Amino acid sequence: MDIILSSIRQPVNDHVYLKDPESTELGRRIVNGSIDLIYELGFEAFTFRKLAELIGSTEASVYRYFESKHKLLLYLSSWYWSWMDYKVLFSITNITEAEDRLERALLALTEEVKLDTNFLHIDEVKLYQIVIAESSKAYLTRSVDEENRYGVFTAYKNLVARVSELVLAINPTFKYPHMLISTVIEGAHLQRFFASHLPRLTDTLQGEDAVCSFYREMVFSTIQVAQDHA
Amino acid sequence: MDIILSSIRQPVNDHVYLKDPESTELGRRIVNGSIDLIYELGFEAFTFRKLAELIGSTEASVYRYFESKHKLLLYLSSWYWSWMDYKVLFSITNITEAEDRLERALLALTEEVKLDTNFLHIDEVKLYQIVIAESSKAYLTRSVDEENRYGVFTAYKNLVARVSELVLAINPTFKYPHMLISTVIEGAHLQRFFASHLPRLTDTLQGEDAVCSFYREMVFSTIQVAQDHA
DNA sequence: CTACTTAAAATAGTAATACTATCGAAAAAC
DNA sequence: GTTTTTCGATAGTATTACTATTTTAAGTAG
Repeated sequence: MDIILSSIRQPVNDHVYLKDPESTELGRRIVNGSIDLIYELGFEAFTFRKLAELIGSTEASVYRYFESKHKLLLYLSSWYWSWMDYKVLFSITNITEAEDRLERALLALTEEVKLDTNFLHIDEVKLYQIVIAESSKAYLTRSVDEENRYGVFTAYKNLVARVSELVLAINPTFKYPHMLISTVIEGAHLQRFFASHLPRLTDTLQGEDAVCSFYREMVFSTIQVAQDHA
Repeated sequence: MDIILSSIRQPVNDHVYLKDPESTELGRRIVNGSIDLIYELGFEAFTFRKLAELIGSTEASVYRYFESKHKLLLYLSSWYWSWMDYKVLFSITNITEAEDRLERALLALTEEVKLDTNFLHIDEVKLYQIVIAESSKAYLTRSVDEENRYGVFTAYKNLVARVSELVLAINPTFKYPHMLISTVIEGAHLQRFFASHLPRLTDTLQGEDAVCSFYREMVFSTIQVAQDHA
């Protein structure tokens, strides 16, 4: 999977950085260091000064790659959505049956990221936790509209579009495919957060991953008005 | 509705304020002013200094009511969840049929707040928009666990518990009632945000409120495995 | 009417944050 | 081997999120 991912140029929209961090050693240290540090401190307490100290560089050097810590968060989110899109794509490759395709895609979307598939230079497990707790802050801002115009959220939209297509392949008359899938994606993240911090807002069950089971049941029963799904 | 709401003391957990803003004229101006200003500027650009200027007071005076702007956001969120809980309670009062009860509760949860039911001193329409764009920032922090221990999120949990009961009244064996309802609540807010700013992540339809319709269909098909719902 | 209490305005100050600007050295590219 | 790019070093600024202290005004109790 790393081979394909790295062979695709520009997984992240170039409006989010001043200089491509993948292009230099320092750039990669900035991205990796920021993942470690945001994971550790949370986005609010994370600063470029602390990051610079961690990676043995200077604040000014970090600013040469990212205009602001908000743009860095956009970068990380965007990277994550691209990665997830490939993960979904891979999970359905060579699978022909429509329901099977959707089921696999949903699993890819909702399962907990625990193992480092890390052939790449990014720690996906930490990035997953960051996305759960911080990624909504990337778009819940006054600058969404402008950033959206620059295509910053394209990766996310592509992912939603891809899985929506799988829904429509099963039920072409279903009216809310994007709503359904964005509900699943954001919901699955949120339920993980609730399970860790506000458990009364969710349900945890022994012996199964309740998040995966719930969203699978939810999607299939919602789209199949009068059909059955095993 | 105002009579009942105001007759219930402490709709908001007292850990979020230093001094109850409902107890004084200045306190009420702080709350109302903050709603106007956060609505206008967004939570990031909102400061106590600007608020003080708006309401003709001083920064130090605002700090006598709220320890931080984060606590003020917790206050506003908590107020909103209590208000929503009463809205749901009212919508199902005297309704006996289980499916009808759930349907009405879901409508209360997902419908757009457009009219000021404002007998009260709070502008619910603006508060609704604030909750959509900012309320997740109230719990997506490093201090959630501690704040949760102080009962800051009780109003939200009560709301989820109340509607979950309505789900269980229809299908007592349904395994994920809290997950379902918190998915609906957060999802409905998010879809409103997407409709305004990232429309490719949602679906809008003419002549119907797609958010309400979608979540109604979703909930009923998910909980009724082999039943029908008109 | 006065003493006491509470509330809020006025003013000042601080540490940290989120940047911006400039300059020189070293490394890389041509 | 020179030009360009890259980065480190240093310095500085406006703003933010608070804290502290003192003064003034308003209620309230006896």
